[in-house]
Amino acid sequence: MGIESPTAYRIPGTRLTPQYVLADANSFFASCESVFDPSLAGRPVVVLSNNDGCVVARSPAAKRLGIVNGTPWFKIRERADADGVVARSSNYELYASLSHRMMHVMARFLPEQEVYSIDECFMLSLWDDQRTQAICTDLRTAVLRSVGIPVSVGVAPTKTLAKVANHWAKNHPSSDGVTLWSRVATEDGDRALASVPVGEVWGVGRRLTRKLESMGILTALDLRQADPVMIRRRFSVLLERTVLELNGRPSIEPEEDANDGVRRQQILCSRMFSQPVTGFETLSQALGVYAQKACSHLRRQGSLCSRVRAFCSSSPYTRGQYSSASGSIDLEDPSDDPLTITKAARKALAGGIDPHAEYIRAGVVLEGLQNAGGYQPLAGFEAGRDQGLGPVLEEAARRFGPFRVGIGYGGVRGQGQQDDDTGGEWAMNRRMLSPRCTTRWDEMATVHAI
DNA sequence: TCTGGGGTCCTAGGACCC
DNA sequence: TCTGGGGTCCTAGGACCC
Repeated sequence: MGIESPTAYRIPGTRLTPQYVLADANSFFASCESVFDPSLAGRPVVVLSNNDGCVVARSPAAKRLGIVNGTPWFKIRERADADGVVARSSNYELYASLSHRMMHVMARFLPEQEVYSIDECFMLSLWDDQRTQAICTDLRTAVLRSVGIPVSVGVAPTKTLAKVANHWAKNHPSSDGVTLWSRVATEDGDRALASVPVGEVWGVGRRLTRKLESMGILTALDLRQADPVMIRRRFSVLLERTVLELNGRPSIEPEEDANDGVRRQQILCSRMFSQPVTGFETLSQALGVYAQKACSHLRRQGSLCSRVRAFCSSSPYTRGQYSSASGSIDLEDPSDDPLTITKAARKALAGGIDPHAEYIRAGVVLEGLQNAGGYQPLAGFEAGRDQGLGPVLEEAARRFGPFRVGIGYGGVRGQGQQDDDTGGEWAMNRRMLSPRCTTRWDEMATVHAI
């Protein structure tokens, strides 16, 4: 491949404090769509949320057309069609698979990889700027060649500044996709931070932006110069840490066990319905499906849960009464049994809903998670854990595919392409789904040699 | 007709106890 | 019945992230 082996870099440099390296894919979902469909290269592509609701990712050409993330698809569809925009339903199975490959490649170049989200990871560089720059450039090339995804890299003494540097790399083509904050800061002094609106700083959302702006804090530079004690008092320790980070003092700990994303504190499965649902009967069908999805996550990470929460709500967008309900059930014994959890999810909402409300979304949350291996039931109380059903359902899913066997609607398979199309009238729409080239034999890409 | 899904952490406030 | 301070624990809600 012509790429220098990462091990060749393993020479200690002179830098004493390691720098954070943030590698982040450019327009990740849209880039994934083009990997197996070269005809999309250079074209405006948007990826839509579930139910083909709103835009969640845009290719560079789509951004140039002025399409904004979060825009409801139905509002811009006509215009987008006229502009030649290609729309795709989100294909999480494909994205997760490509993410995994991308992370694997990057981990060969730098140590201490912390996978922060599906499309970005932090790593550490222990070397001087020149060598760091070389490694990051090679990492970029390697990911592009072997996975087909373009990434941008930002390097800085703290995670928050690495985020800023990463933005810089994306917005300044002259950086060739890699920005070392030390170099930007040396050349432009405070000008670089002054050019970043405060709302673009990692950890500053819409609400905080408004409040900060009303205090005259408009840019990342203003925030860096703010008094951390005052910030803590008026806001929170989180924002205080952001101020310290902007000053080059690392204050954000790595997320525990972020590497595999295994030890979660809660597991949530929720969906919008394709059409409003009224009455507990139908709601309960959906809750059963979500409970089983959540349960299989739970089992995959080897945990038990001790509380099951269920919720539902009507649309906040339609006129009339907004209605929501939620309830939880404490399990007598921590469990990973799909039947127990499904029953609990239904019971949690039974009697708590408005029988006339038109619900548009529902979900199930598993809480109070603990390690299944470490759990010892009291002698004589083991009966609460039925070890029978969980493994059987898992084996059936492995052999025959998901959603062939399950409890209630969890075992019904509709006509749609996706596995979780249960055939319920509330099941979500994904009409523009691309093939899952890397995870399904029957959807593999076909290449024609001429 | 049509507005995502899955997480984390912090804080305020209430219940309860001494 | 009212009066107090100090502590812990829990939950709901709000804010943020991608």
